[in-house]
Amino acid sequence: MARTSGAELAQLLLGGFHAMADEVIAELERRGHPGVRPAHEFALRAIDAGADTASALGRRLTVSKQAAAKTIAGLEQLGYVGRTSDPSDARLKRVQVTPRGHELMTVGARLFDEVRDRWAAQIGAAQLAEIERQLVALIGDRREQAQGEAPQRAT
Amino acid sequence: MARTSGAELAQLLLGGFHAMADEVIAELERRGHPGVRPAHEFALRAIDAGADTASALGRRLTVSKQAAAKTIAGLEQLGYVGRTSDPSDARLKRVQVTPRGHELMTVGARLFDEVRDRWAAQIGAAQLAEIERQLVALIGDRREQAQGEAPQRAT
DNA sequence: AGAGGTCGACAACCACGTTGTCTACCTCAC
DNA sequence: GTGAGGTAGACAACGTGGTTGTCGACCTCT
Repeated sequence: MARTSGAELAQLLLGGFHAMADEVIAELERRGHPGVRPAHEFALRAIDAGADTASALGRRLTVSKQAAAKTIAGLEQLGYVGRTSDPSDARLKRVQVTPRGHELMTVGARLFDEVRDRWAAQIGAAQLAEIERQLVALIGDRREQAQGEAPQRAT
Repeated sequence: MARTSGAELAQLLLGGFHAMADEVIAELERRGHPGVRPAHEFALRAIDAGADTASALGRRLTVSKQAAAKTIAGLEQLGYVGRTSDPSDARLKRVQVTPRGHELMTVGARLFDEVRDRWAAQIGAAQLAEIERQLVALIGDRREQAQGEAPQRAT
């Protein structure tokens, strides 16, 4: 069984993501955060980490600024972020995470960590940490590499 | 460094999938298979492995039969599968992978394997195999578990 | 013969992404 | 100063991969 082909590996990675995300979203719904999507979670973290404009968020998440703007619109509608114009640069709309947004981040992080902890219990904390280390080595650079590129192909 | 939180792990898994899929799709396009999407690849494999009706494919991929039917329609339009009525059960439309479909599977598998091989070279074959083993342990059962459930919630 | 389950189709909808285009605005070189 | 070029955000149209709900046709089993 030299199985686990490349295609299977891809499916495992995607399946792993879904396994975590589906559970967290379902639990968030139960805990007073209906309508939240994985993309919201990640975007909120990126915003809080400093990507506080649509363009910056797009670069951070390696998606177009339009996609980022849509996500922000969704977050705003759910009450997780607010937007105000930047006084020193009228082009910018700065995004701030609301208290409810911070609460979502806290709960969401804990739920993700819970799944991770269960996984650690299942295969061993060292093994899981090792997987993370290798994944970072494999694709951590992908993010930084994308950082310098233009997210928008044509203009 | 309590780094790599649960949320980060989720992002790593998703990022890993994208890293593989994006590259394979781009290369497939170059090699005479434009319009192919990751979902097509995986569906084609499942069909070839025996999930030769829309409902069966839906169960296999843990999506609704409607979603599976759409994917099959896409594959048919691209010339990768054909459909014929089952003579012994008039409800069924059996799906067959065409020669071109098999060619796509071959090329696609090789491309996925190439990415996997590069990864193996980068972090070590043993490490990668270990990651796969652990991922299977973690979520391999998820697939089987879903196998018994009704894919359709209400009817 | 009928009840109930399964199959595929169709429609409407949603989330998340894409391009392309537009206007407003900043910045910098001249 | 002014004009060129880059950047920010809005809007529209579209693609993809899912979802529910509903339907008629068709087994299957009692």
